[in-house]
Amino acid sequence: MAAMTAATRPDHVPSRDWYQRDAHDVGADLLGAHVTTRRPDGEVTVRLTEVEVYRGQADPASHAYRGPTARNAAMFGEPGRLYVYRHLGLHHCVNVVTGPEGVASAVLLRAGEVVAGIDVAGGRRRRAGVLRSDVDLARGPARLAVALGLDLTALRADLTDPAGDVVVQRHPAVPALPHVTGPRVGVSGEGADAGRYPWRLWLPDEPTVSVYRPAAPRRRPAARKA
DNA sequence: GGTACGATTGTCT
DNA sequence: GACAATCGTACCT
Repeated sequence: MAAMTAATRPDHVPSRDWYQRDAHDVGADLLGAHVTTRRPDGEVTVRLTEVEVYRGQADPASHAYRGPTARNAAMFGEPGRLYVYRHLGLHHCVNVVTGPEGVASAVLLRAGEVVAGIDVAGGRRRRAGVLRSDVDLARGPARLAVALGLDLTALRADLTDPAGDVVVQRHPAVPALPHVTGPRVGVSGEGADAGRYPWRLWLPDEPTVSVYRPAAPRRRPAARKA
């Protein structure tokens, strides 16, 4: 087992070209990879166990489906950087930008296992709410963001800089791990079609993989007074 | 200028 | 299993 202090190995940090591939390939290769964040309150490393692929303007479920906007601009930018957004005014979700610049594909980091900095991640999670167990530390995209200490300040963070605040590490010789695919979580409308968009990827038999939940039922419009 | 809604989570029943 | 929390963004008038 490596020392808990995540000493970055530059030769294990994928290059920008590595991210400039199809989002599905990058997503599959990210499973089992380590993400290390260096924040003022500490350093945390997570081993990714679950991701989702979003294909920009070709994907009805993607934020970029309707073209570039102020919010999703990072997705159209350089691959190998982070696209972070706030969801429901409550949570943050973290994506890795993939594909060539100008193509808004991305991989949503959904869940992982905290392998270093458990105390730091646990402290963040306790501050943010309830923490039931270590398995819950980074199970779910918003929880993962909290555990890693990522918010909008990490937007466009460069993952290819071994000395950066957010670094992805992956052994260059290891092929993609065996994984399972299925429908994406919480995606409604056309993009929820599991047959056409089985773009959730996870490692089998991992307790940190989030529970599948269909898209939240649409809130019934309040009855209007006649 | 107004409004509907969301790549989620935690709590309550 | 159902629902509230909570606010920025996108879309409509």
